[in-house]
Order: sequence, then C-alpha cells, then structure tokens
Amino acid sequence: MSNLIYSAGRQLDKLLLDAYRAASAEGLLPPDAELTGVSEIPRDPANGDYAATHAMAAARAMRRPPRAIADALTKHIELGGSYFESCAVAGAGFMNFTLSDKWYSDVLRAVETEGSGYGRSDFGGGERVMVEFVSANPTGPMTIGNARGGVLGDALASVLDMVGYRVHREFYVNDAGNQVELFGKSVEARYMQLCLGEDAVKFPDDGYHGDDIRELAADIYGREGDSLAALPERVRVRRFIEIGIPRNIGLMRAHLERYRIRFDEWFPESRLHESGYVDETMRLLTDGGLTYEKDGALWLKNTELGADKDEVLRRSDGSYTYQAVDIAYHRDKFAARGFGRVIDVLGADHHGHTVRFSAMMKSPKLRSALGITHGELEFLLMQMVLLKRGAEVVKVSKRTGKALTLNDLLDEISVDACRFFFNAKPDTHLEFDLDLAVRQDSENPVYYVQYAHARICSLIAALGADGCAVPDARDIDVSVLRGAPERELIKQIALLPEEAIQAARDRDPSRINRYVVELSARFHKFYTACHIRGEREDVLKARLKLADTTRRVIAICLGVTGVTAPERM
RNA sequence: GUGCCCGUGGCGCAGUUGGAUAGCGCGUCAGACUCCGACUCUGAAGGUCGCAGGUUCGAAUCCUGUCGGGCAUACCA
Repeated sequence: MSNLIYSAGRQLDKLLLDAYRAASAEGLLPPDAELTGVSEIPRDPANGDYAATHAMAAARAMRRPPRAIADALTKHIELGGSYFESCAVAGAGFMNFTLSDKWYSDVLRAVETEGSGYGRSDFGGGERVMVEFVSANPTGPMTIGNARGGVLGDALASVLDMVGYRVHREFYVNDAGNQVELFGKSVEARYMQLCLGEDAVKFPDDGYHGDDIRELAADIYGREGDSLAALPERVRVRRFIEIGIPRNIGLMRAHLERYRIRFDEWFPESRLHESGYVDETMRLLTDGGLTYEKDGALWLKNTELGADKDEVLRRSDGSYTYQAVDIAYHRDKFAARGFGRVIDVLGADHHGHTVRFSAMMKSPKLRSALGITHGELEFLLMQMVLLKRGAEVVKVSKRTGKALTLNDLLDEISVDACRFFFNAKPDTHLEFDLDLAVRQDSENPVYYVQYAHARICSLIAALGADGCAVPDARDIDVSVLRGAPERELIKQIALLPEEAIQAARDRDPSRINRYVVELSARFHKFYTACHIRGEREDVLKARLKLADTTRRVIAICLGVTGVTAPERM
C-alpha cells in the first residue's frame, strides 16, 4: 500500500522544515516563525516535479521578500539520499524540485510488489459502508437513467473498496405500495381488454402504458385464457402482481448481470411490512413523542426536526407513505445492520426528498427514538441523462412506454462503452447521443485506453517470442529512463493511489476514467518516442518494464470501472 | 417565491482544501509510418473562465450581488 506521491510530499515538507531550522540557526531567517505552505505537483513540468510555496506563504510573517526566503532555504536544504535531486528558485518565490532516480525506481517496484493491489490504501480505515443504487421500481424495465446510476454506484463501490472501506452493494426492491398496486391494475386492465375487447375496458389514467405491460397481459392470457376474468377484480389484481413483480425482478437481475453489476443484497420492501418492522418503527416514533394524528392520518412532527412542514406517515386509509417505509428501511440499515455509512445513489429528481430526509436522519431526537447510535447517511445525486438520436431528443418516461431500456441500449452499444461513457461526473447533465455512441471507434475514449492495453500485450508477446521476458524491477537501471516521455509516464503511474483516494473522497469515480485516459495518452507518447525492440539491452529492459507496469495499472483502472482490458482488439 | 446543481474556445468537458503562460477530446488546418499494432503521434489556429464588485503577494477556484439553464418543492415513489 505505497503512495509515492504522498511519501515524496511528506519528505519534502520535512526537508524544508530542517532547512528552515538550519537557516534560522545561522541567522539567515528569523526564528520561531511558522513555516507553512503546500508541496504540489506543478501543472507544467518545466516548473519541476514538485513545487513548494512555503517561501511565499512565510513572506509576511518573516518580513522578507519571498525570493530571499527561498534562497536561504535552498542554501540549507539537504537532498542527499532523498527522493529529490535538485532545487531551484523560480517565479515569485516558488521552490522547484526534481525527483531522483530512487523515486522512479520505487514507483516501478511498488507496482511490481503490490500487483493487482496497487493503488489500494487504508484511507477508509475498514469502515463498513453501504452503497444503495439503481433500486429501480420493479414495475417495468430499467431505463437509461438506471444505466447511469448503475455504473456510478458500482464504480463508486469499487473505488471505496480500493481505499479501504468494507463495501456492501444493495438494491432496494420497491415490491410494495402504490406503484405496485398501479402496476397490477394496469396489467389487469390490459388482460381484461384481451378478454372483452379494447373498448370494453377503461385503462387507468395514471396507469403504466408501456408495451411490457401489454406483453405480460398477453402472456398470461395465452396461458390462462379468460379463466381469470371470473375472479373478483381485487383478487385478479393481486394475482397479476404476484406473477408480474417477481418476473420483472428476475429480468432486472439478468439485465444488470449483463451490465456486469452484482449486488450483495436485494432488499425487498415487502420484508419491512411483513415482519412488522414498519409498524414497530412507527410505534417508536410515537413513543418518542414525534407523531400526532390529524384528519385520520398519522403525521410526523417534522417541523420539530428542522423541516418546513410536517409529513404524513400513515394515510387515512391505513397504508404507509413512502416516507414512513423509508424511515423504517434506514433504521434497519443503521440500527439493525450497523453500517457506519450509507450512501444512497439517486436521480436528481429525488432532490426534494433527500433534503428533507437527511435533515430528519441527522436529528438527535429521531435517532434516539429509533435507537440509531452511530452512522451517517449521504445522498449522491446524479443529474438526468438527456438522450438524443442525432438532433432529436428521446423522451425517457416509464409512463408513455417509449423509453429506451437498459437492455435495448446494450443491444446497440457495447457494455464496455456504456460503462465507460456513463461514468461521468455525477452532478453534471449527461448528453448521450446514440448515433455517436454506437460507433465503436476512436470517438469513444474507452477504445483509446483499451488499445493502449492491447498494444502493450502484443509488444510483450513479440518480445517474449524473441526470448526477452519482462525483467524484475531490481534488475533494471531506471537511470536510462531519463527522457521526458518516460518520466511523465512514471509520474502518472505513481498518481493512482492518490487519485483513488480523491475519487472516493469526492464520491466521483469518473476521476479514474480521466486518470486512465491520461495514463494511456502518456503511454502512447512514450511508445512513439521510445523504441523498445532491438534497443541496447539495458534500455530495452527498462522500457519493457515500464510498458508492462503501465499495462498493469491500466488493467487495474479498467477493473474499477467495470470495463474489460482486452489483450487484442 | 424558496432550496440545490450547472454556466470555462464552434461542440462536449477537466481544472474549485487559492498558485506560475487556464488544459483535454471532437471538429478545423498543417505534418509524421522501409521500424515493436496509424484504433497512434507532432504542430497550428481558436478564451475578457456568464456578468459586476469584494477579499490578497496571487482568484476559473473564496465572499456578495446579478443574469441564464436544469431539478425539486404530493396523504407518488
């Protein structure tokens, strides 16, 4: 679990502090000032591998020009045996450092030693975190929105795992409630239309108009004929729900499997009802003095928990609202299952809900009433996908039934392209042009990255045929990798552990995509500039090792994103 | 009305614990393969970072105001 970027930065901070002590002991700088500043990697490599801003930051406290401070520090800095080989003062008072061979060598060794575990860290400290995502209603097929949410949740979970959290992937199945009832009624109406004719049966105004509902009804009609028509309507609706919902859940499971997403748990809402957990949760709220009855309904005193208005928990007809069930569900996540952190990935259209719900779940009154002693709830909101076919905007709506489903999408576009493309920054709108995305060529960055991987594999195979295997890191001389293309490539390789931590911290797994595109770009540049086959032996071995190291890191990144790393294309 | 998100070359986007001349891809133009995979690489053109103030050695980044776009504000989920 090495992080050479972090190690070098820490070491630099210490070198600067020692230099300051030495300089002040000699009277060059005032003593007792606090030396602060950041050591960072400059955008432009012409400004060194690391740049320190300490001299500028200390200018005011030390009452000296920044450059004078920088000169004094530079004079006393002791670089021998460190990860740095030189220091130069530049600009307004920047101190620019260059990395030594030892550092480059350690990077290659770290990847070799850690193998597929390279990039991992203990940033998360083993905390148990649940990522709940997709959780699509089982009332119909999953949509493009679920395609995005699926990749986002899955990749986020992978990134969290990478930085040392214990991750649990969960799909919450809304197999109870109004939407399910409406689903049953919709199928029932279609079935009765088959029995009695289209015009004889009115379809519910707010019903599901999708073709999948018609198909399901037709399927049942094909098997059962009109034998169900004699049953009472309520029983018939019940029957269609019992047939349709499990069937849809099975389809979702299969389609997600195709999309390479697997959940640790499919948690059915019905379990919360059947076990009496929702009832019990409501009782706890009432015992905690957080509810009251009005107009025949049970209300939550949400205003006392910081909200604008109170909310209904149990309707006047006795059924529970989504809100009530969700409180019970989260009580289960925290109090019963003991997760230290729960991240719910949702579409941005749930924004209103998340604001109210987070405030509620933070409130000490509600937590103590529910027996939640620890654990934090987060929402990761994902902006909507704007689906286009050329210039035409494709509407995504389950109601109209004209939505393009996840499965349809995967018929048109490779899983790799989909997973890579949908892994975009969560909080930005994503414009997805089908006409563009179906093209499986260099338009899509995933091919650029996969090509780099395949290219390295074929290179290694060719050299292997020459009798030249990839050497061990200790058997190569990194000092022959002195060119800018080699150094820039190694620096990018060293960045992965840090990049993973940032991706996890920002809840933005798309950082890994951008990272691996940049890594591939640097590899292609290296490959073009630096020939390998037929070079002098020490050069050949060092470059071959670098290429192989790159291959490993690309494969790790693609694994996080859920994209395959092909050996040939 | 209120709350949250987003305004960065023609298009799509990086870059926000404040750092040096604001980057990348596509597109446009000009180049590079007798050689490890041309699904690649090199170079050029293209910007008042929505607008206006403020904070300081320094602002795309922080603060205030303002304009534009999206989403949300149910006894739906």
